[in-house]
Amino acid sequence: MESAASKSAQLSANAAEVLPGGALQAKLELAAKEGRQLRVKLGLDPTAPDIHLGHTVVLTKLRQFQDDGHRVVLIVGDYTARVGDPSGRSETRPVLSPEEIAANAKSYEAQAGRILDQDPDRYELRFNSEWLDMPMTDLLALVRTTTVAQLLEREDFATRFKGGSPISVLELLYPLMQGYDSVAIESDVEIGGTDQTFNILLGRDIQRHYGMPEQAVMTMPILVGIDGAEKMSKTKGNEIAIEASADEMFGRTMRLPDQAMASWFELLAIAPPPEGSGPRDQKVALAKAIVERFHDASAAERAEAQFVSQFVDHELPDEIDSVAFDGNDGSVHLPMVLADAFGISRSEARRLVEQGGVKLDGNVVDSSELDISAERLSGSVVQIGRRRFKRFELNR
RNA sequence: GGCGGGAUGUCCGAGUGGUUAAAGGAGACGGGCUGUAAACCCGUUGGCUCUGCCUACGCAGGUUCGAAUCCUGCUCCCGCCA
Repeated sequence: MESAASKSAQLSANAAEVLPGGALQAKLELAAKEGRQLRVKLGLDPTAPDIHLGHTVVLTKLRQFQDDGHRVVLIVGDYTARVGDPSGRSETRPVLSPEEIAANAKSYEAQAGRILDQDPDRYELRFNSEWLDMPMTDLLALVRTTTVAQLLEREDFATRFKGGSPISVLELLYPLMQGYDSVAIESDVEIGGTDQTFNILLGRDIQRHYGMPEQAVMTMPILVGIDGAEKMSKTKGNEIAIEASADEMFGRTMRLPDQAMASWFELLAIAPPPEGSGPRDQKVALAKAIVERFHDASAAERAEAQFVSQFVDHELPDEIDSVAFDGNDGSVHLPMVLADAFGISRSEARRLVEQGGVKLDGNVVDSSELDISAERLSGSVVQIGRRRFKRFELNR
């Protein structure tokens, strides 16, 4: 059997930090000695309906622990989502309705299951409403563990406090709730993004106050979104959802700035291509590997072919959604049908035409052609910019 | 409870009675270049029945020929004092 030291090193390979130093190794040794699994915790707040590549960084790490025989405890933060994690935020989060949270929690559960080993011996799924919906007495006991000064040490709170931005007490409570999760499930190790460092460390203090051994902390670097700059998130629109189609995954990956490629290879644990290949080929390799992971190899091949045909050879995509339009008087006002079909305003549609950004069957629409005959539009493909297509069919 | 400061378009942020749909920046979008990358250049960025009209500067009223800009009340945020 491998030593705890080498296991620890392997598991820490692409992690940002393991705190305190040597804690993971100590946990592994203890588990080996006691002949038990480690309880490895990850909390996810269901604030959006889909899991994206950013989430998979930590989920993949959990999978590694499972593959070593440990038990992952995935906490769906249905209760904490009602508070909203203030980590890294410059303002208070909007609150989600219980219905949204419930729906998101359900899809998180299903999507996380695509990455984790579902063997009940290695996988435990918990909702934190189970223990966080506590009586006031218990809450007071929890709150007693932490001081305001401790909380204000956190950078985002400190910044907001100095800058005069509001910080609600609810938000101050968030790290305590997350810490209590660790108490409730008796975690040995908690994994999270580097933006979770404070919260996870506070979890140790809280565990100690409850007379429990303190968890080891492992943080993973944050995956940047396809803008190559900011943390991947749905709100910023720079995400790749794991449920996305093969073409979308491929295409969006190709838009990733070159300098972000290396971090994607590393954090997504994808073997980098051979030395000497050009940046474009590397990106293609990356895109194919991602599609392959969430679809399959043949889908990756098809996505690449589709990409080349559409963007290199400027062919129309294989599949174009059709939209019906009404043209009872024989002629249609283009901005109106474009607005309906593409979900933009008529003014915006008009501007796009004026800027030469709209093509009808491959020909740029001139701004003098705002009204065109229904017959001409019917059956035609309208393209806006480089990647928005719709086929128009006349309602008879 | 008292005193003072603040709330502007997707975001940040100018603007203190009249060419202000509102400077500037970011972001986004369209065009050029290209490897649908980055960088760079040009343009657009409230809505609409578009040489014009409507709606907009926290909310509700008021003064004025005319207000984001002045007055009153309200809501929320920040600070100091108690």
